[in-house]
Amino acid sequence: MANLVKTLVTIGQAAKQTGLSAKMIRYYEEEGLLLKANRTDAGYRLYNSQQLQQLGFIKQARALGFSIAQISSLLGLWRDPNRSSREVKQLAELHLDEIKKKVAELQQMQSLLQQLADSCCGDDQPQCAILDGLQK
Amino acid sequence: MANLVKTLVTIGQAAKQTGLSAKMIRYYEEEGLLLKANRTDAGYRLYNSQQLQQLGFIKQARALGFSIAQISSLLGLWRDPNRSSREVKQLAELHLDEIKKKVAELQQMQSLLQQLADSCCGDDQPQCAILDGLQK
DNA sequence: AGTTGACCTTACCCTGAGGGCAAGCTTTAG
DNA sequence: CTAAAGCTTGCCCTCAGGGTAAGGTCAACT
Repeated sequence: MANLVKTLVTIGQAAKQTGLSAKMIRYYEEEGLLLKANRTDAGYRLYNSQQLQQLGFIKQARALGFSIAQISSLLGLWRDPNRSSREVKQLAELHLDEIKKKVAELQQMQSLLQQLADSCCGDDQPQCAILDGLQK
Repeated sequence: MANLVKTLVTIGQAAKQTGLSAKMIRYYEEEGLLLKANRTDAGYRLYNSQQLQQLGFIKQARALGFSIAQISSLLGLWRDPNRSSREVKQLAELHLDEIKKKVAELQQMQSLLQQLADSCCGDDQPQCAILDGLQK
């Protein structure tokens, strides 16, 4: 019966341990990603190691660019023992497609802008290929 | 003295001709990119060909990802006969760096996510490499 | 002349993922 | 006992517009 006392930490500790901000953690709770945290008598939120693990999951998913809504779905699957990895992979590939699309858009911008910048001599004269290019 | 009568169009016509929305045009005016448009007695905005050209400039610049603030600077230089193309090029290259940075970030995400997706078999089983990867 | 429909006006709330700040309560350290 | 640090909620801000509402205007048709 030893070790049944779970280590509980306040939101500031949780923030430090996960690398999130306290504001983010409250936001994720408000958005329904996390169950409502338990509170002390004074109203302070308390987190156990399982909740810290979930926060870590959220952080990783955000780092991969998943939106809050997508992470909500991912967490649902994570918690569901009857999930199929097919569902998870579908979500991931949808997001992957979005990322690829954004990359393509940005690269298109980059290419056009680079062309303009390359054709601008960048000297003291007012004549400027960039402005001319934007004018067309 | 012929052809001194300028063709004036309402905001809807201006929107159609530039490919912007009326809402965008009002927003650009409000943000100070354009001088306040002249109005009819009834209060309708009127645009001449020079203003349409400026709207076209804004549209091109937005398509290259410049922010409203950056476009404000670009328009300032565009209108300034004493500008140097050096200033324009500096603005463009600052923005180009931002774009490159975003592309790099997104490609990093893409790479990591692709790895996870590739290692997930995507079948009926609950075991999922993507969820495992997010959990670490 | 009246009416209908298209067009215009301003004003307000909404987006995503939090950041920043204020006012007030609690806990901890000295 | 007191000061500092930490916690709470609540409100406003971002950026580039989109959506909608309520109301005024214009052109065409009857």
